[in-house]
Amino acid sequence: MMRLVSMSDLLERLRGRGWRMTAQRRVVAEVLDGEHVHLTADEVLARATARLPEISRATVYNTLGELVSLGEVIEVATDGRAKRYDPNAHRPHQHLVCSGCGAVRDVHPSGDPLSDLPASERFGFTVSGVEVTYRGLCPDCGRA
Amino acid sequence: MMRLVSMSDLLERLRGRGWRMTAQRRVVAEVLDGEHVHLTADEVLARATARLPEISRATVYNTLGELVSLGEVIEVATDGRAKRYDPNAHRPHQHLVCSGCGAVRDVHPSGDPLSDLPASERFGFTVSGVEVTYRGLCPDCGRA
DNA sequence: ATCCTACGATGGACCCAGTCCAAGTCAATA
DNA sequence: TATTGACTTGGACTGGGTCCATCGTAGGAT
Repeated sequence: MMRLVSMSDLLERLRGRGWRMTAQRRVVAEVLDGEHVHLTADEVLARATARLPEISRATVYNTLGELVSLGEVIEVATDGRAKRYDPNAHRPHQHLVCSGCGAVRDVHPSGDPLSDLPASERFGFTVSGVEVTYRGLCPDCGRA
Repeated sequence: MMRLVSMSDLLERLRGRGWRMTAQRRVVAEVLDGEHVHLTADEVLARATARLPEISRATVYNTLGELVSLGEVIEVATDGRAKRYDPNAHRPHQHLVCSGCGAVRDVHPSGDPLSDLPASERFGFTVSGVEVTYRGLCPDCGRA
């Protein structure tokens, strides 16, 4: 399957937003873009270190945080475990998390949960978004 | 408003399940039942300490964990912050979390997200549940 | 009423994910 | 190519939570 949003596009967008392009940031962005799974910060660090041995943990966290707040990457909390980072931020989707090993898959449910929350159930909050997280056991963890 | 599920019911159920009833467990259960907000483990510890000064942090965590696995209390992960504990486990509901202060409200959206996930989107997982978490700013945090 | 014992409580060490900071480095402009 | 402020570094630190060896006690047995 062809990727609709390529790496070069991402770097392009970041440069356009005034990002100073450093070797570290490029490597982190490339690692995220190159993997189709949802990596933890430590896994990103490990893969980044393979390409750029002197990169630091703090920089990986900084860069991931920036990518998240720029809306280029989505943070997936997996309850007790380390957060995972999802580079597929441009197509709306939800997540299916394995309770056994923490693996994450993107899923595309029908329906719009935001419209399922009437004003009377918003209690004066300014509701800005909704996350739907399905829980279960992946095929590997399922065969106990 | 009258509580439909009272404290004595809870203690009753626990005893019925073979729980050894200790002063510590009683205090933790009472604290959860007495509050209508969603407390963190530390808040539970603080309130429990007020009634039983020598109670330990480990016991609070143990007891909360037991209540969760007995299905009497629901754990609400609030992304980076401490987990919160929701004693309202007997009526299905979802959560609205303030991105500013972490406060949690119970909400009751219409619709059933589980049925919105077709088999083709389950990837061989045994899907056991779904959480819907609305994000936004509460009235207090909203007025910047 | 008392004894027994397995289940529960204790608290302090420990762990992990993540953040902070002061000092050093370097990308992008002029 | 000189300048400078944004970026990186690594090591200390924090918060939330877990572990564990030891001590205490609820509740059945007698």
